[in-house]
Amino acid sequence: MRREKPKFKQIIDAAVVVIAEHGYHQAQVSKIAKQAGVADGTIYLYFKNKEDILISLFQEKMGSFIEKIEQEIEGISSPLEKLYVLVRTHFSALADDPHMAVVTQLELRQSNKELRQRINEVLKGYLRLIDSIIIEGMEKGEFRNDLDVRLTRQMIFGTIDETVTTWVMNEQKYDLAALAEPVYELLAKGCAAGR
Amino acid sequence: MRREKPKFKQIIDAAVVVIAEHGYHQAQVSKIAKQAGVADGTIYLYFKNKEDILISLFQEKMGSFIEKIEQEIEGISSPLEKLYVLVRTHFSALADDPHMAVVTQLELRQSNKELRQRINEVLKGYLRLIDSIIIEGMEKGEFRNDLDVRLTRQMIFGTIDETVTTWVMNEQKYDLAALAEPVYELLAKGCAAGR
Amino acid sequence: MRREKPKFKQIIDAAVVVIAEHGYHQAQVSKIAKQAGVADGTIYLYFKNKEDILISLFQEKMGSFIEKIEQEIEGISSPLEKLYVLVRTHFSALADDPHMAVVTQLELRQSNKELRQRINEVLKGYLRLIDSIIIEGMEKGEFRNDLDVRLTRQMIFGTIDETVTTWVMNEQKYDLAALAEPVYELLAKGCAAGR
Amino acid sequence: MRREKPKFKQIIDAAVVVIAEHGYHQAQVSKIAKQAGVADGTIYLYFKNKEDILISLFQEKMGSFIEKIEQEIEGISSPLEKLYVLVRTHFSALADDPHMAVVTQLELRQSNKELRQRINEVLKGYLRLIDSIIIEGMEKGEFRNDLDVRLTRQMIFGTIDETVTTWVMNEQKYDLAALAEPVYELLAKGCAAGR
DNA sequence: TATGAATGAGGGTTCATTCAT
DNA sequence: GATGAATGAACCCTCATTCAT
Repeated sequence: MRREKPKFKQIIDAAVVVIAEHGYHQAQVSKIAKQAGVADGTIYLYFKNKEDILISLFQEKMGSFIEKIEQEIEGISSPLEKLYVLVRTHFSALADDPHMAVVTQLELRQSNKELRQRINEVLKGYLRLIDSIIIEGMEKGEFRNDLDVRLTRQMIFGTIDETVTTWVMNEQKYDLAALAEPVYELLAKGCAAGR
Repeated sequence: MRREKPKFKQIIDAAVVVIAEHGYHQAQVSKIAKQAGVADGTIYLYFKNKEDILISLFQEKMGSFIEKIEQEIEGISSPLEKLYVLVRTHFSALADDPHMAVVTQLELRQSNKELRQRINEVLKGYLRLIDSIIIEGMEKGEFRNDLDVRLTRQMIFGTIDETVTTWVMNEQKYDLAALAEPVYELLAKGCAAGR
Repeated sequence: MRREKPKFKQIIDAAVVVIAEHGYHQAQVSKIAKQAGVADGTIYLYFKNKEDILISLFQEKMGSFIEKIEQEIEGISSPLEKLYVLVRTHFSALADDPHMAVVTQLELRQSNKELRQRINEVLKGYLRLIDSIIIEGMEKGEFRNDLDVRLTRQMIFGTIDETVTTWVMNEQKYDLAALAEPVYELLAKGCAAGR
Repeated sequence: MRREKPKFKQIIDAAVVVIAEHGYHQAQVSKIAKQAGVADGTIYLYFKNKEDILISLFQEKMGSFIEKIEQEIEGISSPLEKLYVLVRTHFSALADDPHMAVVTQLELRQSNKELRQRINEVLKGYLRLIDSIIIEGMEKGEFRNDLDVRLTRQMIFGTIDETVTTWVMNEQKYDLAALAEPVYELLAKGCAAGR
């Protein structure tokens, strides 16, 4: 399994740093190789081409991102609390990895349509996770039972994403993690069943 | 004022068509010139450089977009109704201009960080409009008075934007305008003062 | 018609010089551009890609080569004399253009199979010319009437080509034109009707 | 002597197969190694570099090719018959080894000038053999005594080579061996002393 | 001997921009 | 104002060769 090879991760981590520091369009393969401490050609022993680096980067990072959130949520029985933990974990994960935040919120969105569609495939896993919370919430009676799952998910994800993007564009000047609570409150108001 | 010259608009409209049909990275200056029916060099009599075309495009189109929404809202006294009209107008404007929808939701986001920051300058006008509705809503008691304006605006804009993007990525297969009502309901739940 | 543009010929002539002096594999586009006195990009206004330069080179040069031979032959009624003039013209044309001789006999043969097949298309015109002489020779009774046209053409072309190649590989040290007569004699013996 | 090591031949045979199937420019060292069932690095225990593989290939194969022809000719007293047997053996050897025919007639000619000059060194043995037949033919009175040895050899070799190349380029669709007789007749007409 | 992961030099092509007409 | 031919900088990827094991 190639993903266990240290160089695979080494190159991906280098790509995150280079993209965050120089921007997507200035992230030449040679720059990534240099940052990773390998020769240009070595990149191509682990990745099909440049695009493959970026797709793998997203899969790898987003994969562990989703895993982390799933682990945090696991064991929680209240869907509303799950929603809160999801927002909190999402925010704190990106607050803890400023490079990655820049890459996902700004730089990777400059990629071409094809790459972004591949990225969306990965994102779907996250969106399904949100969906499952919404559905469970309605079943357990914590969420209003007339919610449109897709629209609700778009509200939740859209709000989280916009909040992070604004934070990144403001150069991460304020404490993103601290926004988890109020953002959750706002979303919960939209979802929760009236008492 | 250059913006009144017919060729200025002619080139911008050509850019929208070319970007929508060929994608951002395939929208070469020569292709835009051809579509506009002018010589390559002529572009540079009206725009400083390629980026300037795109910034102008966004300013021009976003400007009239905001104007249209302001007009629709004007005269409405209820902030909640203003919010509804804003969502409805936003959705129907993009549903009526599929080219523009593709350009703003997908293609223009591939531009580099600098261009996107310029675009955000333009967007700020829209965000201020949303802010004013929120503030007015709290003042008039229609919205909860403990709302964080920035977060609430991020929820509103994030939800709208995510909804439109999902619709565009699904190739505009369903009726976006019909989503105005349920999306408004969702947002209103998050904002509105309890009974 | 692009072939009338001076730069088209200018670039082709530059390609001949560069290939002759540096060899096929060292004939970079930038080197050809420099020799032609144009920018690298200008090449691509006149040629689709590098291969197109080489194909055009061969078409252009081989075309006028065949034309020249056809003109020399025209008006001659004796097929045997036509054969002689063909050999003589072939030899003297290459003897007069040492760069071209190197290019056609050595360098262009290093091109890939696809390019060589395109070149062969052009060569067919020449082979057809030889065929027509053979057929006319048999009809007029100057050539033996039991000749296999294809084999005879292969003998004539193979002998001429091998003679020129040997001369080029010996660095054009001796007088190629002087070989026209004896080579003709040899070929004529193989073709001519005995009496 | 390295040539007796089994891997030496193994690699050369692999090279013939790979070049014949994939073409000269697609015959990477790693592909040859794989076909030979050895590691890339192992190649360099038996050959100085890639070019050395090809030179050795030609030496090895051409060597046994010439040997075979010499054996066939040995014991024949008539130079004309020797010429016939040479043509016949040349044709049938290549007809029996289609891979080798493609490699020698098409693929190896794409190699660079230096390699081709090394190949010509090897070829000289064959050309000397032809020369010896011509000289013997003149001495014994079977050939015209005014032949220029070099030109006659160029005719013989050029005709044979052109015939084989045409056959290969026509995808070996017809029976090459059957052409030995008529090609010999044609050459003999050019060489033989009049009755 | 044998391996195969790692190396790194080298080049065809695109396209935003200029400027002589 | 308008043209469009010319410019030239910039980059991804391949593959022959090496060398630590």
